[in-house]
Amino acid sequence: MTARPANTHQAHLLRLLRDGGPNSRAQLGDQVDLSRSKLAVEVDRLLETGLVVADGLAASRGGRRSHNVRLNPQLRFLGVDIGATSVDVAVTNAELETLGHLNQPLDVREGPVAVFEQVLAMAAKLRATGLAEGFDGAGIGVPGPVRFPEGVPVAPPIMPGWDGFPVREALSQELGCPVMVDNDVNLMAMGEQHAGVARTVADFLCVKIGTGIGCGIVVGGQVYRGTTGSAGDIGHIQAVPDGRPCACGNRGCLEAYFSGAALARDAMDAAQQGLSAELAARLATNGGLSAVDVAAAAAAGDATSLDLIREGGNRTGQVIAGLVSFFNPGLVVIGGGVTGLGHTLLAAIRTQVYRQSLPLATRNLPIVLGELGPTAGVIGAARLISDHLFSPV
Amino acid sequence: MTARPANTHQAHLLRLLRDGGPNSRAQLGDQVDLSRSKLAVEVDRLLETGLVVADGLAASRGGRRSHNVRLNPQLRFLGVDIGATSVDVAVTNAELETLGHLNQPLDVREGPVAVFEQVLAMAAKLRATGLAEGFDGAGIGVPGPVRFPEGVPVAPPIMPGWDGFPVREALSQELGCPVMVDNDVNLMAMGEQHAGVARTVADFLCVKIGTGIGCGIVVGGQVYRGTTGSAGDIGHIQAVPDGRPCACGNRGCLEAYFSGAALARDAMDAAQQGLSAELAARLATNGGLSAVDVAAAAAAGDATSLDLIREGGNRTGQVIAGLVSFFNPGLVVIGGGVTGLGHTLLAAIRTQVYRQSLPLATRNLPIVLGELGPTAGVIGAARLISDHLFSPV
DNA sequence: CAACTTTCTCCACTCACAGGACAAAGGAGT
DNA sequence: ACTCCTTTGTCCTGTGAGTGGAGAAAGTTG
Repeated sequence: MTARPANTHQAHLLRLLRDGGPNSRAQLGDQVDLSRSKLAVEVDRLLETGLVVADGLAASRGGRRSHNVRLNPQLRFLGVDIGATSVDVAVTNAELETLGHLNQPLDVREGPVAVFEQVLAMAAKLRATGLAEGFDGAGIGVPGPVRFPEGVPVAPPIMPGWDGFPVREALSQELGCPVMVDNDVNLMAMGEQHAGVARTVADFLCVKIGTGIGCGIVVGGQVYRGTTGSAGDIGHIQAVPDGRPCACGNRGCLEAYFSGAALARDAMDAAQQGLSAELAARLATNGGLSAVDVAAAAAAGDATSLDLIREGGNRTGQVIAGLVSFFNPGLVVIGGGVTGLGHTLLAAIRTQVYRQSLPLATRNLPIVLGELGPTAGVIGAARLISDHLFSPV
Repeated sequence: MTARPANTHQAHLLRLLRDGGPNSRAQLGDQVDLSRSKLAVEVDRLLETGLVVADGLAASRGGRRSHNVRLNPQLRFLGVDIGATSVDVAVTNAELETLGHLNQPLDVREGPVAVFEQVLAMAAKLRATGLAEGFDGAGIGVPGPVRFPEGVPVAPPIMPGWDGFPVREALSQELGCPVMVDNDVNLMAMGEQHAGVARTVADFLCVKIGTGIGCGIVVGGQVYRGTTGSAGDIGHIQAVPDGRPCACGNRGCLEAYFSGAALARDAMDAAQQGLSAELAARLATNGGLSAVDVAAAAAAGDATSLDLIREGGNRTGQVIAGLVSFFNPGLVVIGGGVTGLGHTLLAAIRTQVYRQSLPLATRNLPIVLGELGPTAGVIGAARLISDHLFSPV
C-alpha cells in the first residue's frame, strides 16, 4: 500500500476523503474545481492504486443514487507522541480516527535507543490486537526542536543524547514505512487543527503547558517551524527582568515561574512550609507532588493551590499577551498536561491577555482549552504523515 | 498601460524582469521551468500587451547573440510612505528603481483629506519634472493597522480620523490607477527584502523604531499581517511589569521606555535637569529636542545621550529576544528614524538578544541595520503594488 | 573558411481538461 | 403503472497548453 497520489488533483481528493469521510463522485465534484469527466478519471486511477475503494451506494439526493468511494479502510497510521515523562502511541485509519491508544510512563533522558525500543514494543502490542497488520506511515513527536526536512532533533535541552540522532531514518527502517518527525507542540497544534477547536482558523497559536512550555504556530493553515526548527520555544522568554534563576542559566524565564515542573516544585515548598494542609496530606500519601495533585487540591477548594495556579496563569498570560500583540492570531488554544487545571488557569490567562494586548488584536480573539486532551498529539502525528503521503510525488 | 499578466507564467516572467533587469529569452529560460517554445510564446504575448519591450541585442555567450527584453521603461509606480510626522513620496520605474523622491514634514493627525491633498501635490510635483506622465500603480503605507484586502485603516491609535477611511478606493479614483495600502512597517520589510539586507532570507523580522515601534513579519517570503491586520504591533508589549505608565493606558509598554518620542522626552528631562551640557546647548539653540539631537550628541561623545540610547536598546533588545525565541527568524533588521543612533543602539540590542534567546535560535542570527534608510518604505510600497499588478488576473 | 555554439522559430505530437450527448437510476405527481 | 423531471455516471470530441525535435540564423574559435 505504498502508492502515492500522482498529481495535485489526486492529493486534493485524498485529503477531502480523509477529512470528510466517504463521499460520492458528485459530492467530491462540488468541492473541487474539476469537470465531472476529469474527476471520474482521477477517482478511477485512485481506485486502481488501491488507496481508495468503492463503498456502496449513497442515499439519493433526488435522482440516481451515487456510488460512494472512501479511503482504503485497511490503511493504518502510527502516531507517536513522546513527552518528557510519558509516551502516547496510537493507531489510526486513513481518516485519522483513533483505533487504539496506549500511554506509558517514560523518561526521554534514557536516550533514543531505549525509548524507541519501548515505542516499538507498544506499536507491536497494538498490532497484536488485530488493529493493524502493518503501518503505512508513522508520525513521531519529540519534546524538542527538530530539523524538519531530515527528521532529526537538534540541540534539544531536555533530551541529552538525542542531538543529531536520525529518528526518521532509524524508525523508517524499523517500521518499514515512511516516517515524519516533528516537535510535539507542533503536532498538538495539528491535532487541534484537524479534529479539535482550531478546525476553521487559518492563523492560531497553540500553547502547550506540560513539563515545559511551548507554542505551536500555525500560519495560513501551515505549521511554521522557524529557520532552525525552534520556533515556538517560549518557555525561556523572560517574564520578569532579573527574576528567578532558571535551569537554562538565565533569570526570569517563564518556565522558572510556571510549568508542570515549576508547579510541582512550588507545591512541595508550600506543603513543607505548612501553607496547605491539603497539599501536605497528598505529599504524605504519595511521597511526592505533581501538577495533578495541585489540580486535585484546587478542585477540592485548596486556596494555596488556587493561588499557585492563578499566579502561574498570570505569568503565562503576560507572555501570551505579548505574543498576541505580535502575532495577532485568530485563536489561542491552551493545552498540555496542565489542562486539568482548567478554568482557573484559563481565567487568569484571559484576564492578562485581554488587559494587556491591543484591543484590535483581542476584539474577536477566543482563548480556549484544547478539545482533544492527550490525543491531540497522536492525531497530529497521524495528520503529519498523512499530509506527507497525500501529497504528489 | 493597464495590462495584466494572463497567467502564472507571465506573472513569473514579469517578476524576473523586475528583479533581474533586462534579460534574454534564453536567460529567462534558465530561471523558469518551461520549454523554449512555450517561453517564446509567453514573451511574445507580453510584448503584445506592451508590458514588456524589446531592448536590443545582448552580448554573445559564445554563439548567436540574444535579443533582450525588459519591462516597459515608461511604466511608473508611485510609492508613498506616510509616517507620523513626515511623508515620503517617490516615483519608480517598473524595476523599482527610484527616479525621484520627496520628503516633507506632515502631521497625520490632520486627517486623511488634508494628508492626501499634500501627497497628491507632491506626486504632481514629481510628475511635473517629467519623471512620469501618469502612474500605473501606487502603494501607500500608513502608520497603523490596515484591513489589507480592502485597503482601509482600522482603529489606528495615532491616526484619529483615519479609522475606516477608504484609502484605497479614494486614491485609486484620484490617481486613476490601482492602489494597494499597507502598514508602513510591512512596507519597510518589503523594501529591505526587495533591495536591502533581506534579499535572500525567507523568514525575518524588521523592527522599525520611529515615532513608535513596530515590527514587520515575513514568513516564507510573504508579509504576514495577522487576523485583523495588527500583527507586528510590538510597541505596547509589556517590557516591565507594573512599569512606567504609557499613553495607551497600560503600564510598562516598550514604547513608554523607548521610541523616537520617548527618547526626545527623556532627552528633554536630562537637559532640563542639567545632566548634559551638550543636550542643553541643543535645546537652547533649537527650542526643542528630537531623536536626531540625541544621535548627534551621542556622536559627539555625550555620555548622557549614549546612556539613553543604550538603555533604550536594552529594553528593545529584551522584547526582541522574546520574539526571536518565539519566531526563530533567519534575520533581524533594525530600521526607522532612529537608525541614526547606529551602532550604539545595535550593540545594546544584540547583547540582549544573544544573551537571552535560545542558543539554537541565535546561533546564526544576524541582527543588522536596514540598508535602505528612508527609502525602504517607498521601495516597499512600489514593490507592494508591483506584486499585485504582476500577478495573474 | 570550416567547425562548433548558442539563440530563436516553426511544427507536429501528446496530454490535460471541459463540456455536451446520452444512458442509467431514482423520485414525485397523475 | 406511467410520465416527467432530477441526479449520477460514462463516453466522446474539441480545444488549448505544453514538449521536444528540426532547422535556420547569428555568433565565436582556430
